[in-house]
Amino acid sequence: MTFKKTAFTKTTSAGYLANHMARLFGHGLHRRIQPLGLAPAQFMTLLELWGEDGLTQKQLVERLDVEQATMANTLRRMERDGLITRCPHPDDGRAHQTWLTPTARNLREAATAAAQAQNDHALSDLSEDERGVLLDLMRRVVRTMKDSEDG
Amino acid sequence: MTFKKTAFTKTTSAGYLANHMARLFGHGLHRRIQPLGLAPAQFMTLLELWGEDGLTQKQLVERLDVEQATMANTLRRMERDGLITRCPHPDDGRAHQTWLTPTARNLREAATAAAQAQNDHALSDLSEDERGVLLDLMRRVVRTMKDSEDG
DNA sequence: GGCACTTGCATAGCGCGCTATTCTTCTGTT
DNA sequence: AACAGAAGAATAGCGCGCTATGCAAGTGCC
Repeated sequence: MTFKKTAFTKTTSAGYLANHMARLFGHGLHRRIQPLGLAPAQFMTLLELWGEDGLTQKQLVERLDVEQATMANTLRRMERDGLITRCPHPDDGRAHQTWLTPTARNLREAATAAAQAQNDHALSDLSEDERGVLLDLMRRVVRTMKDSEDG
Repeated sequence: MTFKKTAFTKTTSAGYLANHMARLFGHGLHRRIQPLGLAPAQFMTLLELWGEDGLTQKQLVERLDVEQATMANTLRRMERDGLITRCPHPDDGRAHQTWLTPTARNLREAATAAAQAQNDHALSDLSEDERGVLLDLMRRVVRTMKDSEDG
């Protein structure tokens, strides 16, 4: 006796839902931080630099888990927009240190508040417990995929 | 007496995790379907057309919840790659119907198997119950954000 | 019938992810 | 000291999101 395979449908596909959810998150965040002159990837990068200024591109790449070329382009836009300045690394002639401008430093509160508002809104239909569960499950899914990246 | 606000950190931000998870999903899917000559957005579009052929661009836009311009570009690439053909709609001179080529029709099994494999892998650390919970929570988050889009 | 409005689609331009390539600057081995 | 390989970064080129426009074909109202 054989079983009919469940059809592959977008509403039961974790990948499809993840993509859809991330697009909606991104769109909402974009709407909220655009008035501050920020784009989503710039905000993510600032999040690291607010925590520790003067990082190299390599360090940012590792912390945000994006490709080097992606970060290079994001940093170029951020430099263009007056959010960062870059200067040669004192110990390594190949590397550059990334420093926040006063403008970028001053955006911290408003930008994190905007991001928090977006998260709160998105999760507003979930109980406190459910939010914890969702974060935990997402972290585990991320870890699973990351662990298998090149192994 | 005041409470110290919990700092905004990427590991506790649903939006950040959603973005990271979606990127990993997308990358994994891309790797698996690239040998078939497909890109992720093309696969999503095919998923609809495999279910019902001859849809208009407008219908695809509604079903996949992307902007019209995004779909227009995706369809252009799919036509270029020989996955679809388009012909004028019989009842509406503005619209076009989107028809699968035999090539695209034949890709259904292999492509859905690849997507299923990616999902299974990503969720391999989760119990059956947990997978259900994750899907349910993601659907509710999606719904919350979608409901507030222009209200 | 004619004119305003709407609607389906295409295009331009941008952000941001990716791979692949190239350049420069270390670093380690001999 | 020299040279091979590794490592940091920039660039080209593409997929795929988005907004903003523009155009042609339907629709409705007078």
